[in-house]
Amino acid sequence: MGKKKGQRKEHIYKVAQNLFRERGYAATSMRDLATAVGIEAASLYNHIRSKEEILQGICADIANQFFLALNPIKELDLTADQKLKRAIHAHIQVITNNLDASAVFLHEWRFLSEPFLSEFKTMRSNYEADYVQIIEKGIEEGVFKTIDPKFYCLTLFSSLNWIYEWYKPDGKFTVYEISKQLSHLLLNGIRKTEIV
Amino acid sequence: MGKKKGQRKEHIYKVAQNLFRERGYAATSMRDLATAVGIEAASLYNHIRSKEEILQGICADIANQFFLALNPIKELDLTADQKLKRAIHAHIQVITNNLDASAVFLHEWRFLSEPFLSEFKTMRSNYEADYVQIIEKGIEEGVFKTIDPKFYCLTLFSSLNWIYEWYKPDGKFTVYEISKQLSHLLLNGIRKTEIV
DNA sequence: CCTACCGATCGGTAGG
DNA sequence: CCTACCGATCGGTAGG
Repeated sequence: MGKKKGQRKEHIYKVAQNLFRERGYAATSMRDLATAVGIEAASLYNHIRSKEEILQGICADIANQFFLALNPIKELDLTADQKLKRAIHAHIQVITNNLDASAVFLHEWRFLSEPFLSEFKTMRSNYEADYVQIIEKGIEEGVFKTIDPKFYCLTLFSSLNWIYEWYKPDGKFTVYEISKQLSHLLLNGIRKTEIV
Repeated sequence: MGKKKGQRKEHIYKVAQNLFRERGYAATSMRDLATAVGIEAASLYNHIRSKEEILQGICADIANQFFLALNPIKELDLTADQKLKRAIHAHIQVITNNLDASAVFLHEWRFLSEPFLSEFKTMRSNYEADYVQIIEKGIEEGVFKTIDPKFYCLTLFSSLNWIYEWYKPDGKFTVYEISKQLSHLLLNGIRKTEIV
Protein backbone atom coordinates (compact mmCIF):
# COMPACT_ATOMS: atom_id res chain seq x y z
CA MET A 1 0.00 0.00 0.00
CA GLY A 2 2.58 2.54 1.12
CA LYS A 3 4.83 1.25 -1.60
CA LYS A 4 2.20 1.68 -4.28
CA LYS A 5 1.43 5.20 -3.11
CA GLY A 6 5.15 6.01 -3.19
CA GLN A 7 5.41 4.78 -6.75
CA ARG A 8 2.53 6.98 -7.80
CA LYS A 9 4.13 9.95 -6.09
CA GLU A 10 7.39 9.15 -7.85
CA HIS A 11 5.52 9.10 -11.14
CA ILE A 12 3.87 12.46 -10.46
CA TYR A 13 7.28 13.97 -9.78
CA LYS A 14 8.74 12.55 -12.99
CA VAL A 15 5.86 13.92 -15.07
CA ALA A 16 6.04 17.26 -13.26
CA GLN A 17 9.77 17.56 -13.95
CA ASN A 18 9.07 17.14 -17.63
CA LEU A 19 6.16 19.61 -17.74
CA PHE A 20 7.89 22.23 -15.60
CA ARG A 21 10.86 22.01 -17.91
CA GLU A 22 8.88 22.15 -21.15
CA ARG A 23 6.32 24.83 -20.23
CA GLY A 24 7.78 26.43 -17.14
CA TYR A 25 6.50 26.12 -13.56
CA ALA A 26 4.10 29.08 -13.68
CA ALA A 27 2.55 28.06 -16.99
CA THR A 28 1.96 24.45 -15.95
CA SER A 29 -1.40 23.97 -14.25
CA MET A 30 -2.28 21.19 -11.86
CA ARG A 31 -4.86 20.11 -14.42
CA ASP A 32 -2.10 19.79 -17.04
CA LEU A 33 -0.14 17.68 -14.61
CA ALA A 34 -3.15 15.54 -13.64
CA THR A 35 -4.03 14.89 -17.28
CA ALA A 36 -0.46 13.87 -18.08
CA VAL A 37 -0.46 11.53 -15.09
CA GLY A 38 -3.87 10.15 -16.05
CA ILE A 39 -5.97 11.18 -13.04
CA GLU A 40 -8.20 14.10 -12.00
CA ALA A 41 -6.63 17.30 -10.66
CA ALA A 42 -8.15 16.84 -7.21
CA SER A 43 -6.61 13.38 -6.93
CA LEU A 44 -3.10 14.80 -7.09
CA TYR A 45 -3.58 16.11 -3.57
CA ASN A 46 -3.70 12.60 -2.15
CA HIS A 47 -0.02 12.33 -3.04
CA ILE A 48 1.34 15.86 -2.77
CA ARG A 49 0.49 18.80 -0.56
CA SER A 50 0.78 21.61 -3.10
CA LYS A 51 2.19 22.56 -6.47
CA GLU A 52 5.14 24.27 -4.86
CA GLU A 53 5.98 21.21 -2.79
CA ILE A 54 6.86 19.47 -6.05
CA LEU A 55 9.18 22.30 -7.06
CA GLN A 56 10.78 22.25 -3.61
CA GLY A 57 11.36 18.52 -3.91
CA ILE A 58 12.97 18.80 -7.33
CA CYS A 59 15.28 21.64 -6.30
CA ALA A 60 16.34 19.98 -3.05
CA ASP A 61 17.03 16.69 -4.78
CA ILE A 62 19.28 18.18 -7.44
CA ALA A 63 21.07 20.43 -4.96
CA ASN A 64 21.78 17.37 -2.85
CA GLN A 65 23.14 15.47 -5.82
CA PHE A 66 25.50 18.29 -6.75
CA PHE A 67 26.99 18.33 -3.25
CA LEU A 68 27.21 14.55 -3.02
CA ALA A 69 29.13 14.55 -6.29
CA LEU A 70 31.49 17.40 -5.38
CA ASN A 71 32.28 16.74 -1.70
CA PRO A 72 34.53 13.69 -2.09
CA ILE A 73 36.53 15.45 -4.80
CA LYS A 74 37.33 18.40 -2.54
CA GLU A 75 39.30 16.14 -0.16
CA LEU A 76 41.44 14.52 -2.84
CA ASP A 77 45.15 15.24 -3.00
CA LEU A 78 45.34 16.47 -6.57
CA THR A 79 46.62 19.51 -8.44
CA ALA A 80 44.01 22.20 -8.98
CA ASP A 81 43.57 21.45 -12.67
CA GLN A 82 43.06 17.75 -12.02
CA LYS A 83 40.62 18.55 -9.25
CA LEU A 84 38.73 20.96 -11.49
CA LYS A 85 38.54 18.33 -14.22
CA ARG A 86 36.98 15.87 -11.81
CA ALA A 87 34.56 18.46 -10.47
CA ILE A 88 33.48 19.33 -14.01
CA HIS A 89 32.91 15.67 -14.77
CA ALA A 90 30.89 15.19 -11.60
CA HIS A 91 28.75 18.25 -12.34
CA ILE A 92 28.06 17.10 -15.89
CA GLN A 93 27.09 13.66 -14.65
CA VAL A 94 24.46 15.08 -12.34
CA ILE A 95 22.97 17.11 -15.18
CA THR A 96 22.98 14.35 -17.78
CA ASN A 97 21.50 11.88 -15.29
CA ASN A 98 18.67 14.31 -14.45
CA LEU A 99 17.96 16.27 -17.61
CA ASP A 100 14.44 17.44 -16.79
CA ALA A 101 15.05 17.99 -13.09
CA SER A 102 18.28 19.90 -13.76
CA ALA A 103 16.54 22.23 -16.16
CA VAL A 104 13.85 22.92 -13.55
CA PHE A 105 16.48 23.38 -10.86
CA LEU A 106 18.39 25.88 -13.00
CA HIS A 107 15.44 27.96 -14.23
CA GLU A 108 12.39 27.58 -12.01
CA TRP A 109 13.94 28.04 -8.55
CA ARG A 110 12.83 31.68 -8.54
CA PHE A 111 9.25 30.50 -7.97
CA LEU A 112 10.20 29.06 -4.59
CA SER A 113 8.65 30.94 -1.66
CA GLU A 114 10.49 31.75 1.53
CA PRO A 115 12.26 30.24 3.34
CA PHE A 116 13.08 27.87 0.48
CA LEU A 117 14.18 30.66 -1.81
CA SER A 118 16.78 31.93 0.65
CA GLU A 119 17.96 28.39 1.36
CA PHE A 120 18.38 27.79 -2.34
CA LYS A 121 20.47 30.91 -2.83
CA THR A 122 22.68 30.11 0.15
CA MET A 123 23.23 26.59 -1.08
CA ARG A 124 24.14 27.80 -4.54
CA SER A 125 26.59 30.33 -3.13
CA ASN A 126 28.29 27.60 -1.13
CA TYR A 127 28.61 25.41 -4.18
CA GLU A 128 30.12 28.22 -6.22
CA ALA A 129 32.48 29.04 -3.35
CA ASP A 130 33.85 25.49 -3.48
CA TYR A 131 34.73 25.96 -7.12
CA VAL A 132 36.22 29.38 -6.52
CA GLN A 133 38.45 27.83 -3.86
CA ILE A 134 39.79 25.24 -6.28
CA ILE A 135 40.53 27.93 -8.83
CA GLU A 136 42.22 30.20 -6.27
CA LYS A 137 44.42 27.31 -5.18
CA GLY A 138 45.35 26.72 -8.81
CA ILE A 139 46.38 30.34 -9.22
CA GLU A 140 48.48 30.18 -6.03
CA GLU A 141 50.13 26.99 -7.23
CA GLY A 142 50.90 28.63 -10.55
CA VAL A 143 48.87 26.08 -12.49
CA PHE A 144 46.35 28.68 -13.62
CA LYS A 145 46.73 32.15 -15.02
CA THR A 146 45.86 35.04 -12.72
CA ILE A 147 42.30 35.34 -13.96
CA ASP A 148 39.50 36.57 -11.68
CA PRO A 149 38.27 33.34 -9.99
CA LYS A 150 34.67 34.46 -9.71
CA PHE A 151 34.59 35.50 -13.35
CA TYR A 152 36.07 32.21 -14.47
CA CYS A 153 33.68 30.33 -12.26
CA LEU A 154 30.62 32.03 -13.76
CA THR A 155 31.82 31.28 -17.26
CA LEU A 156 32.51 27.68 -16.35
CA PHE A 157 29.06 27.17 -14.83
CA SER A 158 27.35 28.82 -17.75
CA SER A 159 28.94 26.27 -20.08
CA LEU A 160 28.20 23.33 -17.81
CA ASN A 161 24.64 24.40 -17.10
CA TRP A 162 23.79 24.78 -20.75
CA ILE A 163 24.43 21.12 -21.47
CA TYR A 164 20.88 20.00 -20.64
CA GLU A 165 19.71 22.12 -23.58
CA TRP A 166 21.41 20.08 -26.26
CA TYR A 167 22.56 16.81 -24.68
CA LYS A 168 20.81 13.73 -26.03
CA PRO A 169 21.51 10.39 -24.30
CA ASP A 170 21.68 8.71 -27.71
CA GLY A 171 23.52 11.58 -29.42
CA LYS A 172 26.97 11.66 -30.99
CA PHE A 173 28.83 12.43 -27.74
CA THR A 174 29.04 10.34 -24.60
CA VAL A 175 29.02 12.05 -21.21
CA TYR A 176 32.69 11.22 -20.83
CA GLU A 177 33.55 12.81 -24.18
CA ILE A 178 31.57 15.96 -23.39
CA SER A 179 33.27 16.26 -20.04
CA LYS A 180 36.72 15.72 -21.58
CA GLN A 181 36.20 18.19 -24.40
CA LEU A 182 34.67 20.84 -22.18
CA SER A 183 37.47 20.57 -19.63
CA HIS A 184 40.02 20.79 -22.41
CA LEU A 185 38.32 23.79 -23.98
CA LEU A 186 37.98 25.74 -20.76
CA LEU A 187 41.47 24.86 -19.57
CA ASN A 188 43.34 25.18 -22.86
CA GLY A 189 41.11 27.18 -25.21
CA ILE A 190 40.83 26.49 -28.92
CA ARG A 191 43.63 28.56 -30.41
CA LYS A 192 46.56 26.48 -31.64
CA THR A 193 49.32 28.98 -31.02
CA GLU A 194 48.79 31.18 -28.04
CA ILE A 195 49.19 34.88 -28.69
CA VAL A 196 50.42 36.67 -25.60
CA MET B 1 -0.38 63.47 -29.74
CA GLY B 2 1.01 60.52 -31.72
CA LYS B 3 4.36 61.24 -30.18
CA LYS B 4 2.96 61.20 -26.65
CA LYS B 5 1.23 57.90 -27.28
CA GLY B 6 4.46 56.45 -28.65
CA GLN B 7 6.30 57.50 -25.51
CA ARG B 8 3.73 55.78 -23.31
CA LYS B 9 4.00 52.67 -25.42
CA GLU B 10 7.77 52.82 -25.11
CA HIS B 11 7.39 53.09 -21.34
CA ILE B 12 5.04 50.09 -21.21
CA TYR B 13 7.60 48.05 -23.12
CA LYS B 14 10.42 49.06 -20.78
CA VAL B 15 8.41 48.14 -17.70
CA ALA B 16 7.28 44.88 -19.31
CA GLN B 17 10.88 43.94 -20.13
CA ASN B 18 11.76 44.32 -16.48
CA LEU B 19 8.75 42.41 -15.15
CA PHE B 20 9.02 39.60 -17.71
CA ARG B 21 12.64 39.21 -16.76
CA GLU B 22 12.09 39.30 -12.99
CA ARG B 23 8.96 37.14 -12.74
CA GLY B 24 8.79 35.42 -16.10
CA TYR B 25 6.30 36.07 -18.90
CA ALA B 26 3.67 33.56 -17.76
CA ALA B 27 3.73 34.72 -14.14
CA THR B 28 3.42 38.41 -15.00
CA SER B 29 -0.20 39.53 -15.25
CA MET B 30 -1.46 42.49 -17.19
CA ARG B 31 -2.60 43.91 -13.85
CA ASP B 32 0.98 43.66 -12.55
CA LEU B 33 2.15 45.49 -15.63
CA ALA B 34 -0.57 48.14 -15.42
CA THR B 35 0.17 48.81 -11.75
CA ALA B 36 3.89 49.17 -12.45
CA VAL B 37 3.10 51.58 -15.28
CA GLY B 38 0.65 53.49 -13.11
CA ILE B 39 -2.61 52.95 -15.01
CA GLU B 40 -5.53 50.48 -14.99
CA ALA B 41 -5.17 47.13 -16.73
CA ALA B 42 -7.82 47.95 -19.32
CA SER B 43 -5.95 51.09 -20.31
CA LEU B 44 -2.95 49.09 -21.50
CA TYR B 45 -5.00 48.02 -24.50
CA ASN B 46 -5.05 51.52 -25.85
CA HIS B 47 -1.33 51.11 -26.51
CA ILE B 48 -0.84 47.43 -27.18
CA ARG B 49 -2.98 44.77 -28.76
CA SER B 50 -2.18 41.87 -26.43
CA LYS B 51 0.24 40.56 -23.85
CA GLU B 52 1.99 38.43 -26.43
CA GLU B 53 2.46 41.37 -28.77
CA ILE B 54 4.83 42.82 -26.18
CA LEU B 55 6.84 39.61 -26.06
CA GLN B 56 6.95 39.50 -29.85
CA GLY B 57 8.20 43.07 -29.94
CA ILE B 58 10.97 42.39 -27.42
CA CYS B 59 12.16 39.25 -29.17
CA ALA B 60 12.11 40.81 -32.62
CA ASP B 61 13.99 43.87 -31.43
CA ILE B 62 16.82 41.91 -29.81
CA ALA B 63 17.08 39.48 -32.72
CA ASN B 64 17.40 42.44 -35.03
CA GLN B 65 20.13 43.98 -32.91
CA PHE B 66 22.16 40.77 -32.89
CA PHE B 67 22.11 40.60 -36.68
CA LEU B 68 22.87 44.29 -37.12
CA ALA B 69 25.89 43.84 -34.88
CA LEU B 70 27.17 40.66 -36.53
CA ASN B 71 26.55 41.30 -40.24
CA PRO B 72 29.26 43.93 -40.87
CA ILE B 73 31.83 41.73 -39.12
CA LYS B 74 31.16 38.78 -41.41
CA GLU B 75 32.42 40.76 -44.43
CA LEU B 76 35.68 41.89 -42.87
CA ASP B 77 38.97 40.57 -44.16
CA LEU B 78 40.33 39.16 -40.89
CA THR B 79 41.70 35.89 -39.57
CA ALA B 80 39.09 33.65 -37.95
CA ASP B 81 40.27 34.32 -34.41
CA GLN B 82 40.18 38.09 -34.95
CA LYS B 83 36.74 37.83 -36.51
CA LEU B 84 35.50 35.70 -33.63
CA LYS B 85 36.85 38.21 -31.14
CA ARG B 86 34.92 41.00 -32.83
CA ALA B 87 31.77 38.92 -33.02
CA ILE B 88 32.04 38.12 -29.31
CA HIS B 89 32.45 41.79 -28.52
CA ALA B 90 29.44 42.72 -30.66
CA HIS B 91 27.29 40.06 -29.03
CA ILE B 92 28.26 41.19 -25.54
CA GLN B 93 27.49 44.79 -26.43
CA VAL B 94 23.95 43.93 -27.47
CA ILE B 95 23.37 42.07 -24.19
CA THR B 96 24.87 44.68 -21.91
CA ASN B 97 22.99 47.47 -23.70
CA ASN B 98 19.69 45.59 -23.27
CA LEU B 99 19.93 43.66 -20.02
CA ASP B 100 16.23 43.15 -19.36
CA ALA B 101 15.24 42.63 -22.97
CA SER B 102 18.10 40.18 -23.55
CA ALA B 103 17.05 38.09 -20.57
CA VAL B 104 13.49 37.97 -21.90
CA PHE B 105 14.73 37.15 -25.40
CA LEU B 106 16.86 34.30 -24.08
CA HIS B 107 14.34 32.70 -21.72
CA GLU B 108 10.77 33.68 -22.60
CA TRP B 109 10.76 33.10 -26.35
CA ARG B 110 9.10 29.70 -25.81
CA PHE B 111 5.84 31.50 -24.97
CA LEU B 112 5.63 32.87 -28.50
CA SER B 113 2.76 31.41 -30.50
CA GLU B 114 3.03 30.40 -34.13
CA PRO B 115 4.20 31.64 -36.56
CA PHE B 116 6.45 33.72 -34.31
CA LEU B 117 7.87 30.70 -32.55
CA SER B 118 9.05 29.11 -35.79
CA GLU B 119 10.42 32.41 -37.03
CA PHE B 120 12.37 32.79 -33.82
CA LYS B 121 13.91 29.34 -34.09
CA THR B 122 14.88 29.87 -37.71
CA MET B 123 16.45 33.20 -36.92
CA ARG B 124 18.43 31.73 -34.05
CA SER B 125 19.65 28.86 -36.22
CA ASN B 126 20.88 31.32 -38.81
CA TYR B 127 22.74 33.32 -36.22
CA GLU B 128 24.43 30.21 -34.85
CA ALA B 129 25.28 29.11 -38.38
CA ASP B 130 27.17 32.38 -38.92
CA TYR B 131 29.33 31.62 -35.88
CA VAL B 132 29.86 28.02 -36.92
CA GLN B 133 31.07 29.27 -40.28
CA ILE B 134 33.68 31.49 -38.68
CA ILE B 135 34.89 28.61 -36.53
CA GLU B 136 35.03 26.19 -39.47
CA LYS B 137 37.07 28.69 -41.44
CA GLY B 138 39.44 28.97 -38.48
CA ILE B 139 39.92 25.22 -38.38
CA GLU B 140 40.58 25.14 -42.15
CA GLU B 141 43.09 27.94 -41.81
CA GLY B 142 44.84 26.08 -39.00
CA VAL B 143 44.20 28.86 -36.50
CA PHE B 144 41.90 26.70 -34.38
CA LYS B 145 42.20 23.15 -33.12
CA THR B 146 39.97 20.55 -34.80
CA ILE B 147 37.20 20.84 -32.25
CA ASP B 148 33.57 20.20 -33.21
CA PRO B 149 32.38 23.66 -34.39
CA LYS B 150 28.81 23.18 -33.20
CA PHE B 151 29.98 22.04 -29.77
CA TYR B 152 32.33 24.97 -29.44
CA CYS B 153 29.63 27.33 -30.60
CA LEU B 154 27.16 26.13 -27.96
CA THR B 155 29.75 26.52 -25.25
CA LEU B 156 30.63 29.97 -26.48
CA PHE B 157 27.01 31.14 -26.54
CA SER B 158 26.32 29.71 -23.11
CA SER B 159 29.12 31.86 -21.70
CA LEU B 160 28.06 34.95 -23.60
CA ASN B 161 24.38 34.53 -22.83
CA TRP B 162 24.99 34.18 -19.12
CA ILE B 163 26.46 37.64 -18.82
CA TYR B 164 23.12 39.40 -18.26
CA GLU B 165 22.85 37.40 -15.00
CA TRP B 166 25.79 39.03 -13.29
CA TYR B 167 26.78 42.10 -15.32
CA LYS B 168 26.26 45.39 -13.51
CA PRO B 169 26.78 48.62 -15.48
CA ASP B 170 28.57 50.11 -12.47
CA GLY B 171 30.43 46.91 -11.53
CA LYS B 172 34.13 46.19 -11.44
CA PHE B 173 34.41 45.22 -15.11
CA THR B 174 33.71 47.36 -18.16
CA VAL B 175 32.08 45.80 -21.20
CA TYR B 176 35.39 46.01 -23.02
CA GLU B 177 37.20 44.16 -20.23
CA ILE B 178 34.57 41.43 -20.07
CA SER B 179 34.75 40.97 -23.79
CA LYS B 180 38.54 40.84 -23.75
CA GLN B 181 38.77 38.39 -20.87
CA LEU B 182 36.06 36.13 -22.22
CA SER B 183 37.63 36.01 -25.67
CA HIS B 184 40.98 35.24 -24.10
CA LEU B 185 39.55 32.52 -21.88
CA LEU B 186 37.64 30.78 -24.65
CA LEU B 187 40.48 31.09 -27.14
CA ASN B 188 43.41 30.32 -24.82
CA GLY B 189 41.96 28.67 -21.72
CA ILE B 190 43.30 29.24 -18.23
CA ARG B 191 46.06 26.68 -17.91
CA LYS B 192 49.53 28.17 -18.01
CA THR B 193 51.33 25.23 -19.57
CA GLU B 194 49.28 23.28 -22.05
CA ILE B 195 49.25 19.55 -21.46
CA VAL B 196 48.87 17.65 -24.72
C1' DC C 1 -7.64 56.47 -19.60
C1' DC C 2 -11.55 54.84 -16.61
C1' DT C 3 -15.54 51.75 -14.60
C1' DA C 4 -17.74 47.71 -15.15
C1' DC C 5 -17.68 43.42 -16.62
C1' DC C 6 -17.02 38.83 -19.52
C1' DG C 7 -16.01 33.68 -19.71
C1' DA C 8 -12.15 30.83 -18.65
C1' DT C 9 -9.02 29.00 -15.69
C1' DC C 10 -6.28 28.91 -11.55
C1' DG C 11 -4.70 26.13 -6.94
C1' DG C 12 -6.95 23.83 -3.74
C1' DT C 13 -10.86 21.70 -0.47
C1' DA C 14 -15.08 18.99 1.13
C1' DG C 15 -17.00 14.89 1.29
C1' DG C 16 -17.44 10.51 -0.06
C1' DC D 1 -9.38 8.39 -6.68
C1' DC D 2 -13.77 10.83 -7.98
C1' DT D 3 -17.64 14.60 -8.34
C1' DA D 4 -18.71 18.96 -7.14
C1' DC D 5 -17.34 23.13 -5.96
C1' DC D 6 -14.78 27.39 -3.73
C1' DG D 7 -12.88 32.29 -4.09
C1' DA D 8 -9.34 34.46 -6.70
C1' DT D 9 -7.36 35.83 -10.71
C1' DC D 10 -6.51 35.57 -15.60
C1' DG D 11 -6.41 38.20 -20.56
C1' DG D 12 -9.29 40.95 -22.70
C1' DT D 13 -13.75 43.85 -24.25
C1' DA D 14 -17.71 47.31 -24.15
C1' DG D 15 -18.80 51.67 -23.72
C1' DG D 16 -17.97 56.05 -22.42
